[in-house]
This record gives sequence, structure tokens and C-alpha cells, in this order.
Amino acid sequence: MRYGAATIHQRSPAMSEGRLADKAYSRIVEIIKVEGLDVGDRLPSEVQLAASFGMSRTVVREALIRLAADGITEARRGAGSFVKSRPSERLGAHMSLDDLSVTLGSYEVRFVVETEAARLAALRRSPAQMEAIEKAWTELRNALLSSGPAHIEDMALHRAIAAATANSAFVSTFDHMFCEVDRIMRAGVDISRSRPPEAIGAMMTEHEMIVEAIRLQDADGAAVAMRWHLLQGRRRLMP
Amino acid sequence: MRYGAATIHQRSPAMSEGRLADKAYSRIVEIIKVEGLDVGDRLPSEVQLAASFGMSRTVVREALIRLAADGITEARRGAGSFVKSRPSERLGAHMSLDDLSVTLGSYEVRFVVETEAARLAALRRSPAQMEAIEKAWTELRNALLSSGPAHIEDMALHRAIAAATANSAFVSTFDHMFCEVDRIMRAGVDISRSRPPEAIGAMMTEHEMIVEAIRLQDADGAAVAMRWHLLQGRRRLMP
DNA sequence: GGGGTTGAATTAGTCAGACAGCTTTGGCAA
DNA sequence: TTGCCAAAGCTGTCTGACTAATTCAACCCC
Repeated sequence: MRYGAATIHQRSPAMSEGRLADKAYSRIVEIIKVEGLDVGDRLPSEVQLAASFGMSRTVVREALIRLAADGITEARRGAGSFVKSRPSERLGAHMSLDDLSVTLGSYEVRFVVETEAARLAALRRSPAQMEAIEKAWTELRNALLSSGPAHIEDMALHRAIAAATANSAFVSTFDHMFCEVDRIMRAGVDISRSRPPEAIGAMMTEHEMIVEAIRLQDADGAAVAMRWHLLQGRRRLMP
Repeated sequence: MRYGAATIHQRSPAMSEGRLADKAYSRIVEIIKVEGLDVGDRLPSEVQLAASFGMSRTVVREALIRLAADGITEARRGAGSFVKSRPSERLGAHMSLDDLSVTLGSYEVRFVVETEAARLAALRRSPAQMEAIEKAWTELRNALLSSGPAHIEDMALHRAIAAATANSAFVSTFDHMFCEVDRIMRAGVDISRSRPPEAIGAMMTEHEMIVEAIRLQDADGAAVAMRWHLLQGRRRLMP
């Protein structure tokens, strides 16, 4: 937008945005949403995007690489970048039906898989595995308290619980389920931003109960706590 | 059924693709595995990797961006790129365990996933889905009666039931689980060969009960029948 | 006029070099 | 030994140029 008369490219003076590529990523997602681009539609070329963003082609390219890795766009050499699947809209409000149904569908599987995983983890967890769970829980708590995005730490805790079943099939299944969901979460708007403060307290309590039950080797308690947590999670997603 | 890196980064499964960055991606994964790099360890710098690969820093950088997007590595400005989670773990391949424990482990997951799938299938199956189940069941019955190998037809029936949940997450999870089992079936001993005649009758009855319950839309009946079937299946595998 | 060919324009992929800003490290001084 | 600072090393970003693939329209032959 800003193309000064001096024609000199201004080096960004510590915009505190961290990384320009993140900004470019968001702005391209924005373009897809605002412009109403559908699957198969073509994005502006890398040079056009770079010009309109006031950034170099390098950062736009990094953003496109990550968008492609997230399955949102697809680059065809000599042709351009194309929309492969639409990024999710704001959670709760305008999330596209596709992504919402995928997420809700995966919750149906998570209910049974993770509830059982929590049960088995309570029965079988080794001291080392318990330590890993405690560590993941501490990190999740810190992330929640700092009001930043926490879904990575959330996932890490659930994964540590799956690992404590001493059954790699649970970890494998867990990773498989989250391959999809994780992409949607990262592609869409940050969840934590639309997370009300009271939900943070609830999430902390829920996780605390799960970890405590596993700590006490209370199988049924862990299963119930996990089931409750997942139920609340789904409700937070779709009231 | 897919294996390997295709689970994470969804590029063409064909090796040695035209794009250099794909090669760089694979070679970095290789480095992590061969070098035995653990979580938190540092990778060689971008310049070093580029030099050792004989590529430009640009392509190495693209590979690292995608590795970061896949959650395998993490780049810290001024410090370097670090391993965030081991590729083999993210890929969900548990090759280290012996076949029996893998199979028994996958049964623990199947118990919960398939029991719930049968429940939901009984509740939601459309006429077309019921027809597909009946068809798969007929083929399984024929295969069992002819005393030939029947595990492919068996899997097809269970998959049709998963599809009848109207939730693609169940089908996806089912396919994922059977990646492992299928490998064992092909590599290990053929189950059908060591199957006594009386087991054939039992398997037919068990499947008949499941299909009948889904036909009658009896959710609890379907769940119980599936659970019983899986219990018997595990006992047949490990008396 | 119709159909196949060609070539120019457009675009992603790759390369090389440079600098800015952050982290780590090692040496020097108190 | 402890504390600090400068230098080295790293990623992030910018620039400009070249390569290879795609697209599309003008063109030529039939």
C-alpha cells in the first residue's frame, strides 16, 4: 500500500511482529476469505502479492510454502498458486461446514480412543511416563496462564497420556487423528483469541483432574475426567 | 495403504521428484534418523546443509520451512534449527515392536473404535450403506465357506460398517489401524491356514449378529456383538 | 474456416550474494 | 572466579538474475 516517493525499500524497523512471513501467511488467508476464492481458483502471483504487501518475494514465497504444507494452496510451476481447500473461518462463528464437520467427527473418535487411553494410562503409567505427563501439564498451564495460543501444549499433554498406555497403537492413532485437526487449527484463526477467560479456568481444572486421576492410578476417574473434558471441548467449539 | 512420509507432508509419493526441495526434505529427515538426533538437538546450519547437499541455501530453507510446518523441526533466529519431534514418531510407524504385541495393541484400539462404530452405524446407516454392508457380508460368508483366506473380505465388512457411521474420521482411523495389521498379515503367518473348522462357524455367527443388529438399528446390540466378536478374535489369535 | 504449431509472455523454482538482528561463546578485565 | 563485552555464527529478509514449465493468442498450413 505504502509506496513512498523515495522508491527506496524501507527495512522494517523492529515491527515487533516477529516474523514477516507470519504476516504474509495471514494476509494471504485473508485474501482467500475476503475475495471469496473457491477451490481451484488462482491466487495473485508471488510478485503481485509481494508488491501489494510491500514485502520481498522471499517472504511471500515462505508463506506460500507453508500454506501448501498446510494443504490450503498448491503451487504449479509456470502456472501459479491455487486454492486447494478453504481455510477455516472464525471458530464458532463462521467456521466452514467442512472443517466443522471434520472437527466434530474427529471428536466422536476422540471420545472413545482418548477415554480408553486415559483409563489405560492410569493403570500402566511408569514413573518416567508420569513425569512426562506432569511436564506437559506444567507447560500447558503456563501457556494457558500467559493467554497465548496453547493448542500445541494441549496436544502434547494428550499425546503424553496416549504414550503412557504403553501401547504404541494409541500413540499412532492419536497422531493420525491430529494430523487433520492440527492443520485446521493452524490454518484458521488462533483459537486462544476467541477463548473467553472463564474457559481458561475450566480447561485448567479439567486437565488437572485428568492428570490427578492418572497420578493416583484411578482408572475410572481418569476415564470420566477425560470424557468430561472432551465433552466440554466440543461444547466450547459448538455451543 | 500408505506408509512413510506421505502421512505428514502430502507431496507426490513418487520418490526423486523434480523438485529439489523434496530431496532436501528427505535428506534432512535421513540425517535426523541416521545421526540419531534427539528432541532438542541442533541440526547443521542452513549453509552447512546446502554445502553438503550441493544445493543452494534457498532450497534447504524451503525444506526446513516445511519440516517446521510438519512439526518435526523448529527454527530459532540466531541459534539454529532444532529437532522438535522425531520423524519416526510423527509418522506413527512402530516398527520396533514385535508383530504379536503390535497386533494385540491394535486390538485395544479396535475394541473402542469399532464398538463405537458399530453403535453409530446402527443408528445412522442409510439404505445404501446397509446394502453395502450386506454385500460385504455375503462375500465374507462365501469366502469363509470356501475355506480360503478371508481376511480381506473380513476387513471389507468392518470397513463398510465404519463407513456407515457417516463420519469419515472413523473410516480414516480404521484405515490407519489396518495399515499395521495388514502388514503383519502379509509378512507373518496366514491366519486362515491355522483356523480350525469350528472357528469358521463361530466367525460366521459373530458377523451375522453384528449385521443383524445394524439391520434392526439396534445400537446397543451392535456394540455388544462387535465387542464380543473382537474378544473372540483376540482369543483366536492368542489363546 | 478449422485445426495444429509456434513463440512470446507469465509464473514458479533455483541460485548467489549481501545485510540486519538475534544468540552463543570465548576472552578479557575487575 | 565472576562479570561483561566483542566477535563469530545463525536465521530472517532483500535483491536481482536465470531456468523451466505453463498459458494463450497469433499464425500457418490444410
